[in-house]
Amino acid sequence: MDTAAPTGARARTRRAILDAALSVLSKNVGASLADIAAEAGVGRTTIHRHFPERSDLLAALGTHLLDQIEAATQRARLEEGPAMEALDRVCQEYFELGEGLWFAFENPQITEWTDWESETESDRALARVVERGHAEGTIDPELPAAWVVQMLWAVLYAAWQHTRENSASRHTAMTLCLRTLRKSIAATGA
Amino acid sequence: MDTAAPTGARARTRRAILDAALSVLSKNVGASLADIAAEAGVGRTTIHRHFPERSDLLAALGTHLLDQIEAATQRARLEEGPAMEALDRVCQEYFELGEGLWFAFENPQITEWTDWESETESDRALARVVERGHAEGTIDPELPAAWVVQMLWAVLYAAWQHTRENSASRHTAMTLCLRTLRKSIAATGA
DNA sequence: CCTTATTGGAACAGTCGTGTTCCGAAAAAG
DNA sequence: CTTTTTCGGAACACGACTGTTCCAATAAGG
Repeated sequence: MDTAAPTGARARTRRAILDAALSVLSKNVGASLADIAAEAGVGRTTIHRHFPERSDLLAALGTHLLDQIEAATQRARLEEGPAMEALDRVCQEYFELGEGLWFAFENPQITEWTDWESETESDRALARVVERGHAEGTIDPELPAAWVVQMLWAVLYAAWQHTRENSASRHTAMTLCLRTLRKSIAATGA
Repeated sequence: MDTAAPTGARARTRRAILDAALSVLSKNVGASLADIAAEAGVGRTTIHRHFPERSDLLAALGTHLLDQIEAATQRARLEEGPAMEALDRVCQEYFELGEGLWFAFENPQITEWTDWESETESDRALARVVERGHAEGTIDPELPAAWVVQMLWAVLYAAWQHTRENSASRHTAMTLCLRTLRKSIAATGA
């Protein structure tokens, strides 16, 4: 029983393997199972015990990450308050996800590993907020919702890179991120 | 003689291999040489004749792409005219590079394949333009040059993705890209 | 404390990609 | 047209990774 009886021990090593997989695959998508096992401090055999095939591990990792993204989206309570503030909140929640978010971002193929649809519920929720912003008159009406969502991801990515390449603090990067996103999508003061 | 006597034929297949490598590796970084050979309409043996080892092919591809980026940067004549317009020009030049640009963008390891420094001449030229914009008072002084450069890449990336996922025309995407970049980095009308 | 679940390691077969060699065919160059 | 260059395909050895099996050691749980 894999999911039926998650005894403490079993669940713990499962997490250790998933964490190690994320860490190792982030640096090198083609890394071997032996690498992941080493990082997890676990025998290679144990990995196969939890995930019969490599693809099973990838699928589990994908589902894990996408679940985290969905959870972060929910925490942002997108349907509450002004659209602009909702986008601020979701940016911060996403940013807190850290490494996992960028692994998902840089490997869109992840949706092929899992049984997820290519357009997630999060995507739709974001689009709805932007449309609310259009209705409020706070978001530039000349920018399509899909484009604004794309920008949100792009700016978040820039912020993440900024922390890595310019050793900027998370807080500094987030401040720049929010300031820039706001300016770029705000309705022109007409 | 590899580079000494580039007879027409040899140079042509070399290009075909590099083009195929870009196309195939863009979809799957771990693709095999056989895949690349097939895409190029060439025998696998021929690839090894031009590039003894896989790493040689990657290095050649990396150099090829980075050369194209440098050339595009020069065409933009960054040192001429107002900073904002210079950034507009460079955005358009980069965007025209298409697939190759994103391969380089998504595989920063590319600099490890080649003998390039991690910070290219293009990077420095872009930073100088931004600082000129700061001096002119046209670029938001609260945004560090490194951040503005990061934004430029991020917005370009968003535009590229926009054409692929939302089947937007290159022109539409470019318009959104330039409009958004301008707004995001412009000095606040103080 | 005793039973059961979980693990680590060794060993093995099978697959896939790489790099090399060799030879005949085809294309280019003169 | 003849010579030289370039190419394609087959065959091979080699190494790396995968997935499996088996057994002994260890940790967890009752």
